[in-house]
Order: sequence, then structure tokens, then C-alpha cells
Amino acid sequence: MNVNEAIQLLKDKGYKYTGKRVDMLEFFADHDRYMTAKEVLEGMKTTYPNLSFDTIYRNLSLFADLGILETTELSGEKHFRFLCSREHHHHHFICLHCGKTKEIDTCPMISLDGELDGYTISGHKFEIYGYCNQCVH
Amino acid sequence: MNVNEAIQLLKDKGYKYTGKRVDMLEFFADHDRYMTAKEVLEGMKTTYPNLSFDTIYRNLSLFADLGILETTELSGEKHFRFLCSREHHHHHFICLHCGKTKEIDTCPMISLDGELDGYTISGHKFEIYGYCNQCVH
DNA sequence: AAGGTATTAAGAATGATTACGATTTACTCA
DNA sequence: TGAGTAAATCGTAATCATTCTTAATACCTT
Repeated sequence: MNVNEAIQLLKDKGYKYTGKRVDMLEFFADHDRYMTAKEVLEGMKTTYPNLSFDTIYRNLSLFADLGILETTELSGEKHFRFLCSREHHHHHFICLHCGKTKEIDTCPMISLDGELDGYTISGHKFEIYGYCNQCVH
Repeated sequence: MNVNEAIQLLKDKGYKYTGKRVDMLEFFADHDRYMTAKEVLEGMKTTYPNLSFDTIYRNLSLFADLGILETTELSGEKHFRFLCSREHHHHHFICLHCGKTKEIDTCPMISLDGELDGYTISGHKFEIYGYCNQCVH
């Protein structure tokens, strides 16, 4: 997923092309890590001093619905990042300090061996938390 | 973990023995599933009509700190349940409708094969979401 | 039984998120 | 190209879960 793909997806779905949406997408492209709504707002304050909460939250949730962003919840706050890949299923190591991620190709679902026969599975989450090399001290 | 073990743990750590704490623990023993603070509050309102949410939240977080309860975050709300076992590491299938769980013995951390060499790991989360037999429709 | 301390109730405060009415902007199609 | 229309945005108020504050109460030790 990149900015152009995301903009194309917005157009295809009939959503409008606005400078703020483009800048939000570029902000995510430039910051390859999980970020909170507040961080996005802060990061865009320089170009749009009067940007409102509503715009950020509405677009974050729109982008997440469209599969442009992926989300996770860290210490009670939603975090967002550009979706790594649509094709390739994987999980993440997440740095609890800076939000940077590392892809983990191991998916535990393939080795369940019928442990959940008879249950309806709608999703799963596998995340590893810790600190990256830059953030350990 | 059961009610008596939990009460003993509270005493050993110097915490006081109060009827509300005992009833909270019994409420968890009687409801073997993930519940929100609000559900616990509602469930205890019959015996303690004036129970304040502060009491609930304070004790929930105390119990979680002492390892009496385990917690997870589902759709933005903290959920609590009696800790299944101290010895035996495992994960959960969680019913998104009723909060009931099923233990999963597969832990993906053992098959990482050095994918995270050089990273400092502080924790991990593996949960499977869906619906149990009673809640599918 | 009394004193010291932990616990509690009641409500106010916080922080993240959502909702709202008014205004502005982007797209459509004549 | 230029209204018309629907969506997007702003500014702010409302909401929801959770935490904090203060004063009163309950538990435990002696």
C-alpha cells in the first residue's frame, strides 16, 4: 500500500480528494510505525494549524475501513499504520516506545491441529511487544 | 486460582478482608468468562446497591496486579476473568458475544526460530476471536 | 474497646473518541 | 464553465471508560 494506491482506492469508492487526506496518507508513508490519532494531529499541525479532531478521527477510521491502514490497541489507545501488504499474511513485533514494527512470518493459526473444532473463528491477533535496538536503554 | 487462594493472597500481602472483595471474587468464580467493569458492577448491584465504580475499578486493578485476574482489551474496553492457571502457559479463544474462553495450548513463541534476534521482547499476545456454540446464530 | 490505616462512596476530573450544527469545499452535469 | 449538491471540515459540545479527590467508614491490631 502506498499513497497513490490509497488515493486511487478513495476515488474508486467515491470519496473526495482533499489535500488533508493526501497529507494524512503521506504522513503515514513518511512514518513507518504505529501512531496514535494525537501524533497524526500533531504532525499535521504545522501545515494545517486549525485541523480539527473530527477530521483526523473520521479519516483514520475511514482509511482503516477501506484497508488502507491497519490498527492495534496499545495501552488503551488506538494506533494506526500503513497496511504492510494485502497479499502476504503476517504478524508484528511492535516497539512499545517508538511504535516501529518488524514483520513476523510465523502464524500460529496453521498449527492449531483442530483445537477449535466446532468453534466459529472470526479473527485472531498475534503480536509481540518489546523494544527495538534504538529504544533499549 | 480460586476464591480461597485469592483471599489468602490478599491477606499475605497485607490487604484487608472486606465483604465486597470476597463477593467480587465469588462473582468471578461464578462467571467463568471475560467481563467488563460495568458487568461486574451490575452483577453486584443487587447485594450492594450503592457500590461505586471506583471500588470496582480499584479492586479489579489490584486483583490484576496480584495475578488473581487476567485482563484483555476487547473493542476498547478492559475485560477481566479469573486467571486460569499460574503454572501452565496458554492462550485463549474468546467468544466475542459472551466472553467465554477456551484454552489454546499452542504458543507461537516457541517456533520463532530467531526471527527476533537482537530485539528485546517483553511480552506477547495471541488470541483467537469468534463465537462459541451457544452464541452462533 | 480505641486508634491507626486501608477501604469506600460520591462525585468531579481526565483523556480518548464520537457527535453535532454551521460553513466550506470538491465533484457533477448541464 | 458555473451553479447545484453532497461530502468534508471546523469548532465545540457530548459521551464513554477510567482515574482522582476528599471525607467518611470499616477492618485489624493491640
